[in-house]
Amino acid sequence: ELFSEKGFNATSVNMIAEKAEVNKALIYYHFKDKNDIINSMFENIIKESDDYINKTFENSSESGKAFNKQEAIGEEIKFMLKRKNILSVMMMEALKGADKDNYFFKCADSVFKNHLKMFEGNDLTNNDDFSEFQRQLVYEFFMGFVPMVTFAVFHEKWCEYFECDSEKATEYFWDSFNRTHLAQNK
Amino acid sequence: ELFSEKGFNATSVNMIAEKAEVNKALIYYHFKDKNDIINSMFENIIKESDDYINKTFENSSESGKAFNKQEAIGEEIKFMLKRKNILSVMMMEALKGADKDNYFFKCADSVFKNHLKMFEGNDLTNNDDFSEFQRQLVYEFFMGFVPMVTFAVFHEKWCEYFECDSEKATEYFWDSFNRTHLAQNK
DNA sequence: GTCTATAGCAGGATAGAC
DNA sequence: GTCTATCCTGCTATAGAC
Repeated sequence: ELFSEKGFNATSVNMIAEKAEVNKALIYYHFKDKNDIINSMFENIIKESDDYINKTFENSSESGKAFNKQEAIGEEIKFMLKRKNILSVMMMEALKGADKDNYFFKCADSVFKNHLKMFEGNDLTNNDDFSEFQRQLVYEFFMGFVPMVTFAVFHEKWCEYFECDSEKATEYFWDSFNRTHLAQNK
Repeated sequence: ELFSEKGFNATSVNMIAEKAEVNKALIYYHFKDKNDIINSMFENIIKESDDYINKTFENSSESGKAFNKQEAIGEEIKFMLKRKNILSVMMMEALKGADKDNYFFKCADSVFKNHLKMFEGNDLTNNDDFSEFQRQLVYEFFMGFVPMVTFAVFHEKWCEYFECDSEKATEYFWDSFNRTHLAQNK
């Protein structure tokens, strides 16, 4: 919460200790340094994201029903909205130059490689045509992953600024996302 | 450069003075405080962006030729790539909770209201159907402005991480953007 | 306008008792 | 595991000479 509210560098370990109602020294007992706190959170969401995708796959192949793209997109929006805080921190850090570990890209990588499988029914990582694969990557990242994440992280602030009802905005976004993606995958 | 490299809070006035090869006190002579530095930059890009849009309009109405959407999109990508540093700072600050002035939204507001005019030939701000207007806003922001800005700010890092040629990535992005937008506006 | 010097404070991190 | 107390560095910002 604090990192997403103020940014990583503007959040002091004192603030964290205060909010967590523990002593500052205790934080240094559990974490190596301030960076270790944020990195743990990143590792955590990567794992959650992987689990989520695997679960979605299993359910879909078990049920025998045809995979419902639109429903899956709705679920994904919910998933991201629930994790908006950590996602916004992830994005802030990725925007900086020194982000060695690049969790934002790492996360995108696992998510949209699975999208290609889910939505196309084939795995483009095995595609012979390398430039066609990269074209798909660009599309999936900037037209899929990025809008999804930005919607989650800006949702609240956006509705406030543009005076839009929260539920309605989500519906409009879901609708836009479906239309552009169905158009692409025709 | 420093703000986009390290983030606003991790950049000290000392660093700025050093990089600018002036004395720190001189910075406080020209700017009220550290915040004043970044706000000046934001005001500046808003102005540049307004000027750019007005210029594009004039040229298009003077030449008499039909407005070329695809060309305009290509120009806009270039415009943003040139300003990637300040745009990334703008995005970082907008992600924080306390961004009172919301330059990111302000900038988007002027840009995509003009998009609606350029690409649709009508001004939806006068639309009677308010929910249809908001649907368009959501679309223009999350599927237009956001991908465009994120492409500009992540372009370099993205190409490095996903091992993609810089020129090719730009071409793919331009292509994706056109396809989704033409699909939407059919 | 441009500099030197410094105040004043808050931050990250650790030592060591319990 | 959890705390108190403290070190030390580096930050924002200003005073005041030139």
